[in-house]
Amino acid sequence: MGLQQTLKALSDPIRREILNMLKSGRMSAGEICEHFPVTGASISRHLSVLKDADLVRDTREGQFIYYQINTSVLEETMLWIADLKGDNDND
Amino acid sequence: MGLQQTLKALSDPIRREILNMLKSGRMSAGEICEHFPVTGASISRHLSVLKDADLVRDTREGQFIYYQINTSVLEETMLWIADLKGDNDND
DNA sequence: TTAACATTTAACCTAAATGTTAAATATATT
DNA sequence: AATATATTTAACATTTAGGTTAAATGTTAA
Repeated sequence: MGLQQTLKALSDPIRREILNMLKSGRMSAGEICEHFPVTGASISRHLSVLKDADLVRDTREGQFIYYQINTSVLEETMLWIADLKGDNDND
Repeated sequence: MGLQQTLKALSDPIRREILNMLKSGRMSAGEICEHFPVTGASISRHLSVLKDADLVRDTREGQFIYYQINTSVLEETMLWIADLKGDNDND
């Protein structure tokens, strides 16, 4: 985990869109798939990249696996970028 | 340009380190190279990725080309991440 | 236990990213 | 003009990422 994994995970548009969708609440893998023109296997791998980066957490409930966003790791990224911008706290 | 290019550029550790170095002031391509165990050609391409993303600007001065950081494009990234985190302005 | 459904994993393919060396370009100097 | 220095670009090799299909796994329910 860490900045590298976070930024790598965020660098793909499908993964960003998944995170965006999860803002409104958790979704099952299948529901997530429906929103994209790629196979479920492909989305499943995207989800595992997000999971490895700890940007999402998953919970199995019966036959479904629900994903929810975890924003805590974004703190480190925000700090890194802020520092790059000059760390003036403002601006 | 845009979020995609910015995040892609930031997803490589060498490029992040270059940006980090440029925080303290501008450097020539050669000076930048000295800090990495890869060839100048490789660094040159990293610099062009950063330049395409508008994260750095370059100025030729005689035989040297100086690079300086440009943080303005990071604003969009910060906003995107903040929004993902819940957009509560605080926290 | 078998069938059906949800999801992941494996095997494979192609395209993109990164690194190398060698050639090209731009500037400075003699 | 010729040479030296700084940097980029081209050509190529290797690795990594992302997509596909097919097989495997986990769960539910008949």
